[in-house]
Amino acid sequence: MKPVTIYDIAKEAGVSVATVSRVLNNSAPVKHETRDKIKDLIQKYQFQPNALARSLLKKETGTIGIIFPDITNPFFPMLLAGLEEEARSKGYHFFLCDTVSTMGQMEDQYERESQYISILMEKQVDGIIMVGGRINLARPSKELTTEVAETAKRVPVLLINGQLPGTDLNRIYADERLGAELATQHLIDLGHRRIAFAGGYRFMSNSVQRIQGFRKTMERNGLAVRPEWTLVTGYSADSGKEAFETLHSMGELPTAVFCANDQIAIGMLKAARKAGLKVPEDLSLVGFDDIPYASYSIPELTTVSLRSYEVGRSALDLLHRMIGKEKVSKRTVVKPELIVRESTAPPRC
Amino acid sequence: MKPVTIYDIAKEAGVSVATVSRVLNNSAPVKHETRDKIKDLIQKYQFQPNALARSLLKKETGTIGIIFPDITNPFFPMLLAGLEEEARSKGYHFFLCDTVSTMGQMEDQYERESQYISILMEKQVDGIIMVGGRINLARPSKELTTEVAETAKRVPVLLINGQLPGTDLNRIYADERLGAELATQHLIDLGHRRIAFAGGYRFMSNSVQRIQGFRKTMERNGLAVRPEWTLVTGYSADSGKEAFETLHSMGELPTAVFCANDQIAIGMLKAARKAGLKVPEDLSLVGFDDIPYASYSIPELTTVSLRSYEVGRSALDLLHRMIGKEKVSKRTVVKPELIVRESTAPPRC
DNA sequence: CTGAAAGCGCTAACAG
DNA sequence: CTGTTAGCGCTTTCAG
Repeated sequence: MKPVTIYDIAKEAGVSVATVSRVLNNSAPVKHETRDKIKDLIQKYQFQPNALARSLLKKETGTIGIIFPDITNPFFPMLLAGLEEEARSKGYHFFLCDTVSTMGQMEDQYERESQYISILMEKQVDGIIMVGGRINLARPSKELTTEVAETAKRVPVLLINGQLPGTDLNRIYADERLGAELATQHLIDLGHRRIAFAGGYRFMSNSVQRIQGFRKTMERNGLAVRPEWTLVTGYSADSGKEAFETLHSMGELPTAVFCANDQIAIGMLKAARKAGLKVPEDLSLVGFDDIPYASYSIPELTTVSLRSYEVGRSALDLLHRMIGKEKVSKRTVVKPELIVRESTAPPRC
Repeated sequence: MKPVTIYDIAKEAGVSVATVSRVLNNSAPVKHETRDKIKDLIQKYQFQPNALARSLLKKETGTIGIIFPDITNPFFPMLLAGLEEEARSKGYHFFLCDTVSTMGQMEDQYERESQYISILMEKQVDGIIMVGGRINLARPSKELTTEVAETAKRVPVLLINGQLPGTDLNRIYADERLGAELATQHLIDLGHRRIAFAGGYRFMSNSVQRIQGFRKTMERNGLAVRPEWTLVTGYSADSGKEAFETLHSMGELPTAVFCANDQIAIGMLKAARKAGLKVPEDLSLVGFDDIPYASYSIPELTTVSLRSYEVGRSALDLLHRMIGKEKVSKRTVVKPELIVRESTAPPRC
């Protein structure tokens, strides 16, 4: 019952382990006859070479680690799918490291990122990809930053859609500010002038960028950004509902809301509906991220795609080249895309 | 720049590698003084032991492989979250093996499952979890079955929500037939008599079970199952739309439809809306799986939860015990739960 | 409490 | 074309 090794094969074939290794890896010519015999034995015993031994020697595992917050957040599956697709074609495999747990405090999350970084190093991954978590903090602590910078000296590290100020880590990201501009301009072009912003967190840099893009576009068009219409309430559907209620309770409603992500837009859509408003006739809504549900909802959500699938593919390609010690540009930026669907229309009045 | 090893630490501490190993693993008493010195050195060099070397020796990696179809399918994130949660508490890490690619043919998928099985074996995982794919086939080929049965002799294998006829592989699964019965009975209890079934595939065993549960419940209530109202069209939102159109084109509509999953229900909801029907007033819809979108939609979907999160947690616990050579029951079944929301109501007439 | 030494399974020179 | 051999970095007896 003991697993068969290269030695067992070698002995039974009457050759040395070197020869078996050679046929395994096709690393040197082997006489046809012996090669066939060895292949038969491999088949017979269903021999699988031990990748640990191999990697120990070769100092490469064909494995990369992905550290990210939460598989349950609909933003990630597309990104992962892109990574997977490209990883497959290049022969890499993944350690998935999900840092958010059911009862997650934020601190736990960063703590867990640290643990995973360390575990991935022990497991000798060829590279590490990080997305979300500390790299989305507007002002990450020194320790959080240093830790990543230090690991990046030992193994290629790539940040997706985030950054660590004061470091020159490789990164690939969607231009969130541009995305916000696109969304806001779309609303303005439709004729909206009273536009609110909803969602996000002030302590997250991507939220900040979305707000900035919104603000900048409003100002460029000579429109006022009302502070009471800038509702930084979080990223969940519930927070979208909340935001709507706040808006609603203030008497005068905007004619359009730019939501910091699709879940918020969905929450807002439901709340607006409940309050007797029609979307888009009474209220235009644009989301952000283009999660799959955006096209399932009624009406379908106008939103901004960060093109996560492509970002995923490019990210893996970049990391692969970093692993191969190629020179790659430190920053790769991906242009987001406005997806106009049914939740936006000209204002009524 | 070469990574520091246990030898480097040992030399600088003036002790043998054995001692360093002992403090690393707390595997034997070490004099306080030397222990401290070693710990300092570890800190100083940020030494990380090489898990490959360790695993090579110990014959365990703390790693388990998950083979599943498609991260992009909203059914899986919850399952994975449950697996993750439990894995974390037990110190396991995951190899994620996604078998569906963008342009996937079914055959490619099974082929890829085979590849992954083999790779996971080489990487010396402590156990393998399979979900979806070949284990959902109503009639899997002999080769597909044998391959899994053979690997199960070498490493613990657990099947989630699936099976391989003719084997006694360990499995954990939700009782899909019961789930279908719950859904159908709910509709009947509401007063519906003209009920259709939509979605699924005849070649997938879980579809078949859902259909059977539906059929059985209809018959038990003395209701007719009309063949032309049993639309086995697939699992996508588009197929739900299609199914509705077929139904609609036939003149007489059912008052309720049991959809084989939530995406179908969503597609049908959209199509019904477009045709001027109100859900649930004109048409009641019940979905299956309780994916996150189910509670985002308007109206919120009545559906059946397979409790994937809990299934995930239990699955990992089971596998853990299998790895520890404990006796576990071959089959664990989880009771699904009917989630009544807004998409079902008594029929109008 | 500590060190020496024997591997875990495989690859890669280096000789032949 | 093939065999010998020296490790990869770590754990674990077995002696002290």
